[in-house]
This record gives sequence, C-alpha cells and structure tokens, in this order.
Amino acid sequence: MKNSNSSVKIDGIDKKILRYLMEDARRPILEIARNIGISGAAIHQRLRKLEASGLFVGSKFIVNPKVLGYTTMAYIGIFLDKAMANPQAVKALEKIPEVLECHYTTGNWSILIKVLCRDNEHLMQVLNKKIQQIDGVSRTETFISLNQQIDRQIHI
Amino acid sequence: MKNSNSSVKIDGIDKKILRYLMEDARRPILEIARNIGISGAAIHQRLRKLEASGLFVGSKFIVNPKVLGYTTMAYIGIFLDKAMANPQAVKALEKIPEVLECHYTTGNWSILIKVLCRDNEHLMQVLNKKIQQIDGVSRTETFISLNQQIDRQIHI
DNA sequence: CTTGAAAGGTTCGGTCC
DNA sequence: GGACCGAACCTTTCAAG
Repeated sequence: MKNSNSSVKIDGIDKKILRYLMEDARRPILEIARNIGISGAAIHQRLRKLEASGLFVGSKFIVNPKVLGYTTMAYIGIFLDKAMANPQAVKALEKIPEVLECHYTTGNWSILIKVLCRDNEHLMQVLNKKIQQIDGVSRTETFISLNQQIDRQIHI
Repeated sequence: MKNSNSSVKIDGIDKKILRYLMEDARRPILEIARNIGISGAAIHQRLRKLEASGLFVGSKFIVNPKVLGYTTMAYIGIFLDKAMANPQAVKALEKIPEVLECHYTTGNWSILIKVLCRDNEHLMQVLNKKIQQIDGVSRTETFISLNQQIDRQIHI
C-alpha cells in the first residue's frame, strides 16, 4: 500500500484531467479525451494510476441543503474541561447529524465544528440540547455564516 | 427555473439513491438499481427530476491534499476596518489559491476563511504576504486544524 | 416504470517508442 | 518498461410507449 505519500508526480495531462473531474465527476471521459487529444482508454489508465497513488479518494454527489430547508450554517468553537476529553467528545459529536465537520485545533478552543441547521431555532436546540450536554463541554462560541462566498478544492 | 425551493419532496427510493451517490458519485447505477429492485433507467429519471429541483448541484472528484504535500489546514478569522470593505476583500481572497472557503460571519470577525498550505512556513507566508496585505484587513486570528476528525455532508 | 437503441465507460491485447 | 490505441463488452443515457 503506497499511500499518503507526498512524492506523487503528475504531469500536465493529469492536471487537465483532474481539473475537469474536480468540477464534475461525471463529465464524460471521452469528451475530456477529445479536448486533450488522447484516447478514452489512456485517460482511464491514468485515472487508475492516480487512484492507486492515493491522490484521489473518490467522488461525491453534492447536494444543496437549502432545497431541503437547511439554511443556517454555523461554526462553533468548543472549550473542553480537559484535553483528554477529546476522543469522547468527538464520538458524541459524530452522533449529532447536524455536525458536518470537526477539527482539533490550536488556539482558543479545543474543537471547532461546522453545523448545518434548518434555521436559528434549530441551531439553538442543537446547541442547548445536544452540544452543551456532552460531557466535558464547558463553553461554546458560535459564528453563523451569513453567506458562504468561496467554496472550492485545492488548486491544481 | 424552479430552484432553491424548500418544498422538494423526496421519497424513500430517492433517499437510497442519494445516499449511495453522496458516498461515491461514480458508483454504477445498475448496481444501485439491482439493490433497490428497479431498472437503471428509472433511477436515471429520478436523478434528472432531483437535479431539476435543484437538490443536487453536481458531483466532484475528491483529491487528497496530503499526497500533493499539503498538510497544514487552518481557519483564519479576519477583522476588517469597515464592514463595507467586504466585497473587495472577498475579491482579493478569491485570487489566493490557498483560500478554500470564505464565510461572512456574525460574531468577532467579519470573515472566516479556511486555508490549505503545504506546511507552517507556507501558512506564515500566506498570512503575512497575502492576507495581511489586503486593503481593509486590520487583524487576523489563526486556528490550525491539527486533525479533521469528521467530514461529511448533510444527513438524508 | 419499462423497453430498446445510441452514446459512453471499462478492459484487454497489441503496438510503438 | 511505460504510454497509448482499437475493439469487444458492459453501463449509462434518452426517447417512446
């Protein structure tokens, strides 16, 4: 398993392929092939190699939460009583479906999480009835994202 | 254009399809069809309907930044001199490839961004030579993500 | 929702540096 | 060995019923 290795070499053709697919994972490979000027089979072979190198983890459908009525996104900084409480806290956070990301951070807080809720009232319930109830959580700071103005992946 | 409408109805079959594809956008539709017990074309029709409703925005290849040598992720809270500087600041941030997300937030800062860098030195350069140079940026607070412990989409 | 035909994706054997 | 191509086979897509 040659993986998570930072010595992966990709050439210009690989970059072109990745740029197409990072925007739309279901873009026809033959269309890319015609644009670049090689056969579909060659692209497929390169993709298999890139996958084996660990460079891409897979592909995901992106759903628009607003259409499902989820319009409130927020970041919450969490203070823990003791640093050793982290693994249990993460385990508890995993069980809360509104929690989309969880980062173990330097700085003020022990943990920074991103949550997605239907509205402010839903966010308040998640805060009071779910997050504040977790053992070890002493205090939280909430930052509501009024507008996500940039959302992209690493630039290749 | 019936879009961004929060009155989209999805049934159990739609949910199953979405759950499969949110994990892996290139999963064979016929495989899902066999699991659910309807034809591949039927799934395709439901997907077209869901796409028309605005529920999904597309699909993306997910690349692993670590393999490319990008190992330092951080959140940076940005204080702006004046709130009106926001549009210009976002425009400037868009030109910095290391900036992956940008949120207009309530609370302490005007802006919260997520950056991805090769290492701490690279992060320092991005902070000092790019972000601090933006007109209107008065002060920043940086939180390095030592470990992203949860990363997922809205639960369906 | 299903069928069926056209377009696309995948794999394999072979060719050419 | 490494990269690419072409053809056979399977999957996806789309229109018609």
